[in-house]
Amino acid sequence: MDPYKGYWMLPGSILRSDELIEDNVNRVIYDRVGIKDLAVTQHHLFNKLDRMGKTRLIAINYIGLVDSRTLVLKREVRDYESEWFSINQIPKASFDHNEIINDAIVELKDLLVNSNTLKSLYPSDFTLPEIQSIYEQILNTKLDRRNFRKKFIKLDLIEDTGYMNDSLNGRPAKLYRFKETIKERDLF
Amino acid sequence: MDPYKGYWMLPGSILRSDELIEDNVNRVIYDRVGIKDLAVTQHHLFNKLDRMGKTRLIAINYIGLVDSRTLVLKREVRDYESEWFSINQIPKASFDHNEIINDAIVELKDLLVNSNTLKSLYPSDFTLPEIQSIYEQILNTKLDRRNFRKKFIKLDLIEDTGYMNDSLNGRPAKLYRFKETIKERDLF
DNA sequence: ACAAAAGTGTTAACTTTACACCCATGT
DNA sequence: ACATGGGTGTAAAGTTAACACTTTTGT
Repeated sequence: MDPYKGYWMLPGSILRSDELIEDNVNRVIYDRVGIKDLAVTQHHLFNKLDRMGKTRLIAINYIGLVDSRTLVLKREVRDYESEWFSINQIPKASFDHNEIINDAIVELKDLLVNSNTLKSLYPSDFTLPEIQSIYEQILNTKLDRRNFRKKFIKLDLIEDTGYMNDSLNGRPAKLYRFKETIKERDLF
Repeated sequence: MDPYKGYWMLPGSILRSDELIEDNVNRVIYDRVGIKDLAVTQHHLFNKLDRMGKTRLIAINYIGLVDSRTLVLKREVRDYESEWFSINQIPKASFDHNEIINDAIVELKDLLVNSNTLKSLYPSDFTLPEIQSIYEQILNTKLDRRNFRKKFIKLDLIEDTGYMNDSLNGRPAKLYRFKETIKERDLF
């Protein structure tokens, strides 16, 4: 609608009174990328009185990870187009959605570093260079390969599978998997 | 009501459609301890369909810090009694309130260590032994005084006021205050 | 043999931990 | 002078940061 005509919006859907938020979120995800039961995490709630014009609408932010290279967006869903955007080039969005996205990016960085959220992207095997590349994209930095390996392995989230990947080019990489258990860090 | 008769409940109030959640929370706080505009932080939302019986009620957890030694609870508010409980001796509560409290305790520990949330408890001056004691109560551990000082000071949250407190007994302690600015830590 | 990408080790700086004695005040 | 609680330093262990060469594969 008017001041925001042509702007992008975050996907979302009004909650029904007999519906879990997680189910609502997964309905939206299914609409867009066709997968069911994505693991999502709850984040901040936005409740300013005028955030969506006259009608009071409270929004809550959920984050889930999907691989944009393997999942095809259904471009026309419920009369809206869909598109992937780089985390570092988010376009102007309607209502308070840029604020919500910025918050989500902060939360995503925190998830990356303080949880094993990447497990949902890699339920099976992965290589350390793959993980490092995701860290670099999300944190928007360049990391030293040797130090990244030492630090990430010491988090004790992953284990060696004993297998190697098929190198497309260059030396094949060791394959790791996420452990079941998450050891939590000391706070102070 | 019935399966929970006589159990304690968390304070809370139904949100009006023209009301900010922060205002709603502060209304409840004002009812109980008579202070206005306490800084509170938003935490998890609880949305199981049956969490309060048949009526769908979504709850959101807010945390604020007050000093139970200086604030007097209004014991009878809206027909309910109020009482302070030790963080380490929470009684049985109705509905999913124990789950909400457990979550709040985890979040509180995180706030303590990763934010300057104590600033709302100490808008003015405080001593390091006071802060250490709060850390020990909330984290439920004993900390070495020398190491605590070094570590806490290096967080760069506080500054020396140059003043001392009036020692009740023993040597007077230096007074510190929280800085305005919060420097954020590197993630990885 | 070369190109491409993965794997590895060392040193210096810094941080954390464990630990015990001295200092300032009131009585 | 003594009781009470606050302040401080040091050494060993562990962690982080900076840095370049070698290995494995495909062509």
